Amino acid sequence: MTAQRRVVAEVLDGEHVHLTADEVHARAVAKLPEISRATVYNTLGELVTLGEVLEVSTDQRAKRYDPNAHQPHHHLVCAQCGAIRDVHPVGNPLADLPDTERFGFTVSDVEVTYRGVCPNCAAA
Amino acid sequence: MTAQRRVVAEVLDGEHVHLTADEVHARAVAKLPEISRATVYNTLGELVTLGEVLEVSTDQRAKRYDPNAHQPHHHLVCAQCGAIRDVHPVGNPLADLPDTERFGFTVSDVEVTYRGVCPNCAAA
DNA sequence: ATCCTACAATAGACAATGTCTAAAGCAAGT
DNA sequence: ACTTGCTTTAGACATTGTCTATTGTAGGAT
Repeated sequence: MTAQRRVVAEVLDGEHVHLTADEVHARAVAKLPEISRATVYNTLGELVTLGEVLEVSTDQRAKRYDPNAHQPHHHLVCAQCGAIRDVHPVGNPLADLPDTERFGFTVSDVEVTYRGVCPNCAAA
Repeated sequence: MTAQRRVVAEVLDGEHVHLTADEVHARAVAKLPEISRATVYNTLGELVTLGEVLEVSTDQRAKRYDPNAHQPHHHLVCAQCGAIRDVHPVGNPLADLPDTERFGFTVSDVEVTYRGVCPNCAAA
């Protein structure tokens, strides 16, 4: 655990939003000006491997990082502004995939992304 | 409808797999050597706007294009090799998102991505 | 038939995001 | 203090996607 990694962890833990790697870097630089981009990418990768943070890819170009890794949840994305909310649908979509639709895969995970328009964008 | 657009449409229609833009370009060049990358991107964008083709973003870097736009379906992705299969789960996940979990969004669409390991990768 | 206009295609520059490498820094053990 | 090995750094590089200026082309007007 180095100063750099602590800063990255703090950034993610501090704001429970879904930041891009670049946004994480920008906030990390504010706390530790000499931190490099490569370190932020490396640390994010390690956190993902450790299961402390989730990678979320909506259809934007950049991946986003979700610090809420310990509670299963899905995402609701605004098609216009790209805002992301965590949501908790009922039911278990894994159970909705019949064996005949698994094609021999060992299915371990499911990711559900709802798309719509957020209240802000609807008002505008 | 120009020769270039026809070629792009043929490439997508010919193989019912999920190609990246670059793969589409490579196959289009094989049929029409002077086609440019920009034209492929433009045409893919138009096809998406027209609703003839779907954009699929798994967690890879590149978006993939799915010619099977007219039958609702979801995707099963191999975490190791990135292979994608179309699947048809039972049930309607849109109905599984209670009003209290919609946060004022107008939810119009849902995308389900199952992740696992395909038989090929499991054998290796 | 020729010209004009509008749209399409092209090549290549540019931008955004992510990955890799070589060098320097730093910490722990000897 | 020296060595060893891991971490960080800066920046080059790679990939994917977008934009722009130019050229090509098709169809109607003269």
